[in-house]
Amino acid sequence: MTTGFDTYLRTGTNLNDADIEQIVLAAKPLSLQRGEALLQHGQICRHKTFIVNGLLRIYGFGADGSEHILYFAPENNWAVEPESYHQQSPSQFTIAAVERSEVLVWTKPDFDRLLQHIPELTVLSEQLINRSHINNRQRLFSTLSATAEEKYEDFVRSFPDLLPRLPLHMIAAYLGISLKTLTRIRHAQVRR
Amino acid sequence: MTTGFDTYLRTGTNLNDADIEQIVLAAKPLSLQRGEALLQHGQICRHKTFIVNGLLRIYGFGADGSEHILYFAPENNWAVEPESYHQQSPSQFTIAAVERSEVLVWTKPDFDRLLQHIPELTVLSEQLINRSHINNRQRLFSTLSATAEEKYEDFVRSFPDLLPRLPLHMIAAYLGISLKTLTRIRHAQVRR
DNA sequence: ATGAATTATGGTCAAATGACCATAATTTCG
DNA sequence: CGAAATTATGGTCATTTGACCATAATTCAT
Repeated sequence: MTTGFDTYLRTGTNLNDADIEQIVLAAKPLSLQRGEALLQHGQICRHKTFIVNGLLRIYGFGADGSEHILYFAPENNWAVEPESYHQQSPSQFTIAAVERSEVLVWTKPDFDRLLQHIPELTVLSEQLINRSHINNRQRLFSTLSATAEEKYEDFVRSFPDLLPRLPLHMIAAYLGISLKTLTRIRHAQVRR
Repeated sequence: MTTGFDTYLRTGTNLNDADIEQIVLAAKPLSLQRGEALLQHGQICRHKTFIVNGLLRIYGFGADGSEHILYFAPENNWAVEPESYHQQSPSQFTIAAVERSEVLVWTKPDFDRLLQHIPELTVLSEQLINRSHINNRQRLFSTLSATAEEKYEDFVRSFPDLLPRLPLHMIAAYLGISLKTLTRIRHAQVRR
């Protein structure tokens, strides 16, 4: 059941079995239907989430109502809205399932308690935020500097596994280009 | 001399005077001419930097050689290239002075030593990375969702103090638009 | 103060992109 | 399986944006 999470912790951290058991016990498993939201924009992000299987996305709405995707979180990843979670303030972004997904959630109080009892979990948390920070910088730079075509090629290179799981309009919303442009790029590439 | 840094620490943290003295003693002051680089792209980021006064920028080069700016660091801010600093790997980005600047630098070993001795400094570091993370997400979302004009207006609203200190081509390089587009936007706004 | 460098603006044209619409293909789920 | 929804593609046209160039204004450093 939570097997994926167990092995994630066992292989990716220095947590011992007792710690892992504690962490797992504090989690609540949850199933999400395709399209179902875990966090609605405007709500407060009260949980930390681990995706056991499936695929979530974090997205927000532009001034004109259009969707723009900050992040795809597939299995064996975490999903939170950091600002909302950290400050317990209304979230600007929505977290929802792209595919039917199985996740584990911890309430913030529960997770904070775990962090106090298990120093190694703090180490993991910091690793995660560091990685996320570095990834965001890379992404920001790519968004600033690359052409639409380069962005798409980067995406394909970086997330070959996600490609067949995502509708093109979501990839476009992630890259910051229109669906039309994305279709054009793919068309041009086929002809080469 | 390092007064700006002292008051930054005293008013922004819970560090006590002894700690502050230790931190200041480990720092090396440095002057940078306009345009002078603190870290060249390709080099390893070996220092943590605090800007006492002046203004730095962190930028990288696109595939075509064009410059794109990730971040402006004015006085009372920190500047590092996180990935390069953390892993001591070659930096993709350059840190250079926009204005003549006075900075304080700590070598990584020295700063790590301070972190071990002064828990409160770790608290500060985590705050900084959290803030930076949240800012980057916001920026990314704005870059994805906003029009060129909205981006410029956001910038003006967010950094009114930086506006008169930056040449327009740098603001354009920060916003991810061409200088021409930025000029057009400003022209249109004047006429309203 | 002054010459050199940088910066800001504008014109013109081509290219890239998006909005809107229609349609076909595919997928989803009861 | 079959109907409904979603997804992918393409056409057309208007708009935005960028590249390239010239010029004026401003700022910089000695």
